[in-house]
Amino acid sequence: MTLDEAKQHLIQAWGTLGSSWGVSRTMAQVHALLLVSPVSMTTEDIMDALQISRGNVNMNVRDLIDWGIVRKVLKPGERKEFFEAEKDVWKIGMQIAKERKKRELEPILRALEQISIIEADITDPDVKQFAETVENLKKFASNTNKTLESLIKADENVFWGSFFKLFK
Amino acid sequence: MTLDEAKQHLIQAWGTLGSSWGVSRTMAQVHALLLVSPVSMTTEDIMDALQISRGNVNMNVRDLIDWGIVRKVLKPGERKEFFEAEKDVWKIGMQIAKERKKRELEPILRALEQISIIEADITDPDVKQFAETVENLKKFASNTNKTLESLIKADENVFWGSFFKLFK
DNA sequence: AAATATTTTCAAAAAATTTTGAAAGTTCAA
DNA sequence: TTGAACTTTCAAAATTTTTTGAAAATATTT
Repeated sequence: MTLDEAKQHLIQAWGTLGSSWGVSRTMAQVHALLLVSPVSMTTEDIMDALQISRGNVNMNVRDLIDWGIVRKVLKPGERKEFFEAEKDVWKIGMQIAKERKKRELEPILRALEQISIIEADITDPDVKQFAETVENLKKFASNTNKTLESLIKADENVFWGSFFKLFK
Repeated sequence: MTLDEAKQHLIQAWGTLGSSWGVSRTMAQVHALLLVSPVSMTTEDIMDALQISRGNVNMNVRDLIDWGIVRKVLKPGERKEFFEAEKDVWKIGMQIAKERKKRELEPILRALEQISIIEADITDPDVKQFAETVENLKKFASNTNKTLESLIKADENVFWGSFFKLFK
């Protein structure tokens, strides 16, 4: 397997797997491409490498920048914009955890907070059971949220190092 | 807010949020409906409640059963099949973690294992950097996998209890 | 075995998402 | 200010995913 073949392999695999995590195939591929590229790339480089349109590259790169795992790089003397991916895998993982927390977990918490039934019905066993279910969902979401928060805040090396030691 | 309104609220919210986790809107709604139903429901009950077709209910309920968070219940004297959701939120969380590990993390590990470049090129700095990236991805995926495995295996109450105490 | 009830399948339709590419917008050097 | 280089936008097209509903399969009763 040559270097290019190996890269192609990884890009394809990332694309396929990306879709099972709620990320679009192309966005995952653009990310993988930048991740394995030793140099930063222009929009045209990405268009050529993945055979996709300019608009598509622009949109997906912007999303990746929003996720905080790709950066815009300006080279002195160059008009074009270059892009490069964060190469530290731990940082990528942290960043994704952070964004998923914000985009997925927090909306759930907000939705759960909004559900409140009038107190008068509290004797109805069905109401009681429903209230309990909502309460348990809240607790679970809130715990998960807190745990992620701690993970993100904690110093990566120290924290993850000791965290994983527990389970090896 | 009446009980039914509150339930409707939760079902809708679950559906919306479900799509941001890679779960289809309808599957999330069927799950929420069964989760807040104090009694088990038939295919027709679900069709009526969510205004969706028979085939759709059948398919989504089967998926939920595959995920291990909904059960088929047979009532003596009844020809129809009834369905009920696992009500223990912690168990649901564990089950989802287990399935996501199997469906998402393990394929990534397998894909990464398959990437291997010939040793001869090892002096090329580009090859070296690529190999390192793949290696780091492997380590990260493998650590995450091990952690989830421990979480799933560990006795829920004991483990989660002490786990979350650390971060409250 | 036939009639009836229920579940499952799956091709076609509908809906949602992604992609394209050309036009509009922006930036910057001359 | 103009024009060239480059980026962004967005309506239409392509693709993918989801849903429908009727037919086929299966199970149960008479």
